[in-house]
Amino acid sequence: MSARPKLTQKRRTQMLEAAVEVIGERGLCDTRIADVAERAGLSPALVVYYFGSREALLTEALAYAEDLFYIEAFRELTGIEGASGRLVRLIELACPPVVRRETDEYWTLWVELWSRALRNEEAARRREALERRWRNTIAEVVREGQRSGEFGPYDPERFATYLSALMDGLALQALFRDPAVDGRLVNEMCMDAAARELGFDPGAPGQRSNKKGAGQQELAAEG
Amino acid sequence: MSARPKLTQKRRTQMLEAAVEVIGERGLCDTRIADVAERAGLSPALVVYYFGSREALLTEALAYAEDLFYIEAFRELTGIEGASGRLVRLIELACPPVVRRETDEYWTLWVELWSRALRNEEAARRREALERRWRNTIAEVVREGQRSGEFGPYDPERFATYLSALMDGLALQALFRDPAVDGRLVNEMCMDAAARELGFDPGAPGQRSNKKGAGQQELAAEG
DNA sequence: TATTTTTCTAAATCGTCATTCAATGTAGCA
DNA sequence: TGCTACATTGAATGACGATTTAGAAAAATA
Repeated sequence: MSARPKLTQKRRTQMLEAAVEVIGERGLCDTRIADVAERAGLSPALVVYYFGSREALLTEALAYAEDLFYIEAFRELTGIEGASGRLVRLIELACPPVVRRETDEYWTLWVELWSRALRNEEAARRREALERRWRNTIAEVVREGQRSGEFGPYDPERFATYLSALMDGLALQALFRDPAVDGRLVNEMCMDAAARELGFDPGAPGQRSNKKGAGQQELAAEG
Repeated sequence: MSARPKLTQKRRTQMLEAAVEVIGERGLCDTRIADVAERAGLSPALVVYYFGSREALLTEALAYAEDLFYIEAFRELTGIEGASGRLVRLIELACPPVVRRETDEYWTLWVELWSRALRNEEAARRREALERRWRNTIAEVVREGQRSGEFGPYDPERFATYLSALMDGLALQALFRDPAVDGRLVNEMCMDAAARELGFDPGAPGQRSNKKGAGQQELAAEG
């Protein structure tokens, strides 16, 4: 009752990691059990032995990747002092100004999750849970910033919905390597939106606030 | 040389329409030739006869749906007088305040297109063309509104990128029937963002002149 | 060490499609 | 009317891939 659970765990992780890689490369529907097995250096039959079916494997792999991202993000954020800095970092994690392979991989998986959630009940549940968790994280940072006076008044839930959707839409464009939309622009737009709505100065992390009624100063930006 | 082309066209349209329906219901990867044939009331072999392969059929079906949406939207918009009204309508078309089956179907297809564009060169090209066309439409409305003095100064391209991404992200949430995000909220958020950035008064909905330095009056909205 | 349980795999199964084939019907036309 | 080309289909054909199966290996247990 000591070595077994560990082995089981090891195998599962091994396969889930392989699955996440393959899904990222080939997409959910073109991911075959044989691909995952090969990537993990094991036999296809063993994959079924551990996960029961292809569907279950895919579902678990998506969940695994979600947690990987969220846990890492959460850990990072709690290590940062000050709500402004935390918000800035949060935006950077989802929309980094320069291309990050890891971030692209996550976004690729979210797209797969979205398309699956349209028809798969289980995927829909997971997608919603992920979304809720993420929005809560944003809202919590906002509340904290409001308590500390860094941010102006604004409904935290509404802000979370707004920012989260904006990041989804913009990150998607960047993911496609749209010539008109690169990481820098995406990051900047998210920062601007957050700064404008919450009335804070994104400048260097930990800067002071902008309290009330910061309308739109810089209208025409970008070249 | 008169009846034949017409029949060919009729058959193709018949099949493309069937394909669009099936793709919306089952998703791209679960759409079988037999499904499309059945929906169209024809034999599977005939589908191949007209499209050559399943892949080609799916690609063309996606393109067909894109055009359907875009042409209809464009037609609608050109019939509207004034940039503000046109922009309001544009937002309504993509993010209607109440659920519209047709709109949901389009968004469902876009999600499929996104996930396909991640790996399929042809889909990637089409996705980008669609996106560019859509952003141009937005930018054009903005330019027009600026010429007429309805809108304040703001880089039209940048605004188009921003609004388009915001609509993508928000419409996606609404598509998932997220309990915290319904059509009304999505529509309102898009309108607010547009009104705020361009400094115009959307009129009909929540009367709020957002001109200059109007911070946030109604903090907690949503119901 | 012998026995039992768990892990692992190679080699069948078994279905499910896309695609192809062979044949039949049909419309335009000489 | 008979001819030709296109339209249409039912019935193969063939792959491909998820599970299953039958046992071998390895580990735990006694």
